[in-house]
Amino acid sequence: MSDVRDPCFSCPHSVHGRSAARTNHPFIGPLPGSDSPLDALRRLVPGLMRVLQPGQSLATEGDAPGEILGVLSGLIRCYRLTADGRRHIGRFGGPGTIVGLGLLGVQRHSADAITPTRIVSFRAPVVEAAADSDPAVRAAVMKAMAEELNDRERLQLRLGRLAAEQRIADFLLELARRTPDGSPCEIPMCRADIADHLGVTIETVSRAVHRFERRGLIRLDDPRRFRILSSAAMRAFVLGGEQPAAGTPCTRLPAAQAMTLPAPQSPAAS
Amino acid sequence: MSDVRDPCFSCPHSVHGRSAARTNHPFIGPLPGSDSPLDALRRLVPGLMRVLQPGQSLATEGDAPGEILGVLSGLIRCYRLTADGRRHIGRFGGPGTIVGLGLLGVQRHSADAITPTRIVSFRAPVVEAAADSDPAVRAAVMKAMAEELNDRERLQLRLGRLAAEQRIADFLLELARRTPDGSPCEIPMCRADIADHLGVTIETVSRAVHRFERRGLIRLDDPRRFRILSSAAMRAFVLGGEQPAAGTPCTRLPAAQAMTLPAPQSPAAS
DNA sequence: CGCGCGCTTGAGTTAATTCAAGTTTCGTGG
DNA sequence: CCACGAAACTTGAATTAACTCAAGCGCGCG
Repeated sequence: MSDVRDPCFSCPHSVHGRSAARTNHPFIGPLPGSDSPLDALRRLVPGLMRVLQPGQSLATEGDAPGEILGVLSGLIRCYRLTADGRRHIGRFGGPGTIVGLGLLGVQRHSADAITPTRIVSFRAPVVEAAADSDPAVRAAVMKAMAEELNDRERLQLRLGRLAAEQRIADFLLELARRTPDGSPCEIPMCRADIADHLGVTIETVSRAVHRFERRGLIRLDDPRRFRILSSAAMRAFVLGGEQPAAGTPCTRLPAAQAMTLPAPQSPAAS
Repeated sequence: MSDVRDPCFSCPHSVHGRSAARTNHPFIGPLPGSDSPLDALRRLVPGLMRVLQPGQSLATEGDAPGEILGVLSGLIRCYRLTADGRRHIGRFGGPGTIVGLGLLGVQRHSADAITPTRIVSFRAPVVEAAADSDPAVRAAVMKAMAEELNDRERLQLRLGRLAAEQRIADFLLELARRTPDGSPCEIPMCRADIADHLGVTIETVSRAVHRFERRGLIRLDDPRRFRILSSAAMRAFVLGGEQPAAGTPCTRLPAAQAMTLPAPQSPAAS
């Protein structure tokens, strides 16, 4: 089914023509290795492969959800548009990401490719039928939904409780999830995509990144490549460890209960 | 199992001692009537009933997720705290809401009661086993997860793309989902809860609500009761139909594609 | 009766936006 | 091969939405 060889399972990113060189893979999507729900689905349910070029659409908001899509390689963005033309990118989807689960009647968002992307599509009724008869399919679907639920909750938290700069720091941490401190990590999407994902402007993204560099938190090799110098300091910053500054509203409770963001690391496989 | 009679399935709200009088039920939670996943679960899986007083805790972040909870009546809030004491209320849960589905290892958030609340708790392994053997349980669990996914996505969108005032307007619309224009609708939680849910301050909530009143969008009978005078105008406002003002960043595309928020109405049962 | 809590309102401050250049890179066509 | 133009990104200056701080009000409870 796949005549396109996988030089690298998780990402053939070649943003802008710059080859990914020796840059570490950016986050996006579930951690590979651990048998992902998408892998399971591919084994158990027949699907079709497709290759998309940057900008090509996978799904359109409002459509009847006929298919469930899995990202094999590359990167997509899932977004909504408002009447007045604003865009919100709900999430990015890298290898392993499944789109279209749990739809209630209509497609919740549009999606298109950012980089050249290979996807599998499963017909929704087929997946449903398979899930009904095969416990393994069921498990995969449940796990995928659970992961998305986790992700969504984290994203909601990020938008709801973090100031602009903190959101951006958190996002960089997420990008560099699998990249050790000091190693370069590629930023596979443009500033506008980041801005629309985090609910800020491109200028704010740019300024924040450069401010992080000046503060010694990161190093920016070029606009699309950075290194986290101290993920610990970065995390501390996200959690408000320092700046009592404004911009972050919300009730301040007695403080210092248990928590902290369960760290941008996805719960791996759980 | 239920020796506590249901005077009204959906809400015995009596915020602050003020009885709900003839106020319409505020949103919160799935629309009743349509057979809800929680109803199905109650029929199919044994569970325990409990009654909680305002402030009592249902779950604590970080705990092992041993049980799945369903709200029968009343109102809860699900939240996280940061190291520096800020709180984010991920969602409110009214009758029909299920908490604890799809957990991957740990409880994602704490939850406590806002009003006196009756809940059922199911042991997670029991639900899982039942889901494995009974297609009806399975369907209920899947549907509940799908609904939460939908909700989460809407909430994320609200936080990510809407300006403070619009978030508040959207929230009021959600509250008054089942209340016809011109009829009073109760606000079952305090300003601080609203603020922590929407990522703004209590002052901003208060000011926005009063500004809406001055603009003729709503009427505020008392701090905990309002009427939407024109939900159409309100919705237009949320979607940025008017104010091109600042505060709402994000790329402005050519504008006016298909969409608009699929309206704060939940997709009913789908 | 008075304290406390929840809510409102005003004034000043600030984070983040808008507007406006300016730079660099990359692709295209002469 | 170089020039030009577009796109992506950066940076500065002015503006503003939303925050913080600070009262002040009203109501319910002890």
